[in-house]
Amino acid sequence: MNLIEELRWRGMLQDMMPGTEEQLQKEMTTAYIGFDPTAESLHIGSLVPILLLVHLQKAGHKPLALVGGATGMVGDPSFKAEERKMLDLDTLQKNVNGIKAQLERFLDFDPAKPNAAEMVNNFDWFQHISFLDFIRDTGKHITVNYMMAKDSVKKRIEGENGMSFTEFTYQLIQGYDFYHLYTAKNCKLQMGGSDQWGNIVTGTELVRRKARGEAFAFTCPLIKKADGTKFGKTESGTVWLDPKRTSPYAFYQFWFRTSDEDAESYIKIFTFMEQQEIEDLITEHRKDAGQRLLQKRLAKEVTTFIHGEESYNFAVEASSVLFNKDTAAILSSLSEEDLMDLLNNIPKYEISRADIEAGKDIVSLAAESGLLPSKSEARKMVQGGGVSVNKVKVPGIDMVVNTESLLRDKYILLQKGKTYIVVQTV
RNA sequence: GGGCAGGUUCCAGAGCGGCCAAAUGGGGCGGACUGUAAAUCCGCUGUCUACGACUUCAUAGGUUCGAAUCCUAUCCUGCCCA
Repeated sequence: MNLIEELRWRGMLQDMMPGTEEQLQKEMTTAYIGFDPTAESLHIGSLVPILLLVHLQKAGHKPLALVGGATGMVGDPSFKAEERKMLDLDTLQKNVNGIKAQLERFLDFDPAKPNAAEMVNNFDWFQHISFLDFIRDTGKHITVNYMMAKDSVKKRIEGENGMSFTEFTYQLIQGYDFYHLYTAKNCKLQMGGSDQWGNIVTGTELVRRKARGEAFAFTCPLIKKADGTKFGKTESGTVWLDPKRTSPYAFYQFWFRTSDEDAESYIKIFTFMEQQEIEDLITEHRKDAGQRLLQKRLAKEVTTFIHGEESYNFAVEASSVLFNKDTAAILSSLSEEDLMDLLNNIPKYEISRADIEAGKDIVSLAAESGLLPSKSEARKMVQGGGVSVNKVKVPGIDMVVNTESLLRDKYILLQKGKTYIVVQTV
């Protein structure tokens, strides 16, 4: 099975330029994907592009990961309703570095290999290009009519908020990247999410007109959930790849909670499992969906890929305790070490022991620990029966937490729905 | 620079002098049911020293017993014209 066939059955192929498959058959091809430095860490939205690069490298081709130090200064307007906030240069630089560090873990950069991955930053070539040079040498090749015809731009032009010249320029800047990589690194293929199609095509166009070369492209569909809501968000926000921002436990939980419908497509996209194995697993899962076979495996594969096996094991263990029916009993029987290990995955809040000894009302504790954003919310949530202490539902807002609630004489496990916070006395 | 439209709670979007912490929808969160799924149903969704008080409807002033609603100035946004 060649790369394109592989991606196709996995459901990772949306649009493809004619000749792309042939090009990939013909020779070792260098291909790139751009990553936006909007934050210091990548999140799971970037997972698909990363996986595309990994698949590409596995198939013997050479992946380039581009971090958009320059494009990040402009902001991609594609399908966005409003003008983007500008990042200051320091933040941008920090983000670029953070993203670089993460990407390095997923691709093989061993220079001994002919298809070693490489990292590039478009700021490196854009910083030397003057505005005049750019509009003269590059802008000449593309008409405004062409740029405006793009779906991604049309919406903004017809929309209410308009679009700045800066953002309008974006596709040309990104297009130039492709041209540059084509001439400098013989890069003939660009990949990306389907929202990037317009920008990517501008790039191939530039390669054709400016360098008289031939460039190819394909995109993968944007991941959606079956119910139409946004992929990659949880109640606590974005799911990041950085364990400091999203703990491996939370990461594992995110995948574990996938719906049956989504799990079938996700397991193809987000894991490297073989086709046969996946199909068998899906059949098996359908027989008894309550077993959550798919979700378990999906969570295992992805968590291991991103955070490693050890973190995965922790996550599983923590989950099995936290979601057990007898959690309350288990919690009080665990040794301090085991409890520590378990609680380590959960956000912590420290409080002085004296405060607990004096007795602390549940509403204040929930608010101060950050379980709920304010006392009002805490009050409402408790009244609605949404808060538990050590897995026992809080009966009312006048409940007082004191030393009797301490596990191992030291910890309290606060819970709101499926999120937990550990209160630790010091 | 000129003309027009507009800035309301996370978003969309009502309200146009008291009945407004502000309709409705979406989103979010929680509960029930289940399989830590989906669908469905229910509740919550400004803050607090909490049957009451306080701060909010771009900003600053003003009119009024009383303003998100009226007036004035300022700022911002979009559209059209130069």
